[in-house]
Amino acid sequence: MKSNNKHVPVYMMISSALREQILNGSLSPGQILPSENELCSIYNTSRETVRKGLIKLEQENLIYSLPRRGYFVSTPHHNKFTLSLPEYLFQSQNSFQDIKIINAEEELQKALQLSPGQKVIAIFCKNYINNKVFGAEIKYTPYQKGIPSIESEIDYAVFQEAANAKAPSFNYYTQLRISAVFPPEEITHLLQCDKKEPLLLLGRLHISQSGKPIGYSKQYLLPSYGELLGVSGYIKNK
Amino acid sequence: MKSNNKHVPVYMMISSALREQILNGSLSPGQILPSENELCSIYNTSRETVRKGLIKLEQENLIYSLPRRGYFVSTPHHNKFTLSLPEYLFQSQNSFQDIKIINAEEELQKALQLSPGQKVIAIFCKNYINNKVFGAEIKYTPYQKGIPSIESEIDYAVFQEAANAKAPSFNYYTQLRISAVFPPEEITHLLQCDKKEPLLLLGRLHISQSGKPIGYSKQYLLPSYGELLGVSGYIKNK
DNA sequence: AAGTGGTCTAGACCACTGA
DNA sequence: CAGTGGTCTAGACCACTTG
Repeated sequence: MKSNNKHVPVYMMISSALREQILNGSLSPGQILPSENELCSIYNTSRETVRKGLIKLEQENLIYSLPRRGYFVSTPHHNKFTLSLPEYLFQSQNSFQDIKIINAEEELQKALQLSPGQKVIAIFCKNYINNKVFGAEIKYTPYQKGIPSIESEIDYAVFQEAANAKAPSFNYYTQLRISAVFPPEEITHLLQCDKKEPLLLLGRLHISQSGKPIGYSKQYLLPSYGELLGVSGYIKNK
Repeated sequence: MKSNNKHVPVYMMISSALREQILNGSLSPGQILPSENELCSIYNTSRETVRKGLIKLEQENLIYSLPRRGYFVSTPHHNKFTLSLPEYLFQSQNSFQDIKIINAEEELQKALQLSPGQKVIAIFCKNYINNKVFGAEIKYTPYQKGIPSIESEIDYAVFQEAANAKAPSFNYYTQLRISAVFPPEEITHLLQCDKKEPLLLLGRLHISQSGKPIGYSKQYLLPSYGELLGVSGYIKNK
């Protein structure tokens, strides 16, 4: 079976048809799908073409295969979300406020896997968007005497977003921790906000592919901006 | 080229080799990859096998293809996270506390796309894990006289997790909103917590594949439990 | 005109599962 | 032992981009 006039590939027709049945429930989670050979007959096409359609659904997490047994409808998980941090967190201007070399508290020591007594550079920034403050951030980097210079650290911290845009990299990934907190003293100063105001705290730990922690940051978001959005489950029309 | 003795498929060897180069930076974001035919020569294999390897990397968001131009290394995004809600949010016991039929405030009206004046059923639950309270939840469902009965609504609300496990479904997806708040009066009662304690608020809107809002819930998490974890970027060894 | 990726075919062998 | 999914091949045609 060649693709039809509308230029819809056969394997797309197969995956669409099966997807429709899964979404409307005529194929239920756990249920087995027709075998590859059966689908070959149904759609009058070759096995590789059928497989392409099935692999597509596999990538969408709608089905999974058990080798030599068959393909089965997945069980949806409604506890995994894709969280997109709002753009302003990345397009923001950062104004450098302060820099300190400090002893890391325990949490930080663990996160950055510091040797005992090793100090960290703490850089304090205010986050602006459209000349309005929406949060403050403290970035921590392990301190190693001389390298790199504090000046370059400041540059990096202040212009990190720009640097990211210029030299994006697969060298590291990021772990995120979200919690609700009262701002610590140093943050209320920066933000000129109430000590007793609930802020969203984003803790980000950057880890290189080799497993080495690169840096840690704590970002406090004011309530008016502090809302994060995510989605879970299958969404049509991707 | 047949697969080698260790039963590593050829297409896996191709994707692994390219992946390694992308992760260690010898292939940079934006850079073009060797063409399919060139890879055929390099690995002495057929085009479909090469394509399988490339498609694998495409699925990992490490590369993308521009038809009739070539394959290119992706630009990593460090603002999209995969957020896994902690298991206790799903394995928890819910104790039914109260049920009311109320007029929806504006936010709720919009979210559930209510007709003017339409009421909603509000169900109040306390969330336990190991006999300890970690949060409280209010579930809202549009109220339509008689159907379904309030009793079944209660059952559904209290045993929703169990119901999910028994009858999981691709029929709907969920939008999530995360913010930091002070608990409203009705929650401080339930949780016996301080009015001035920052809580994580998870707002969840369930939407059917047809686009119709099914239900909305607000879950307040106590600080000791209220931490959400996510990751972004490419992570080796998946 | 040569090269590219996208789609498709009709075979093949393998290791394993389940009746 | 028949059927399954996993891998692989050596072709083919297409629509399009690039030099």
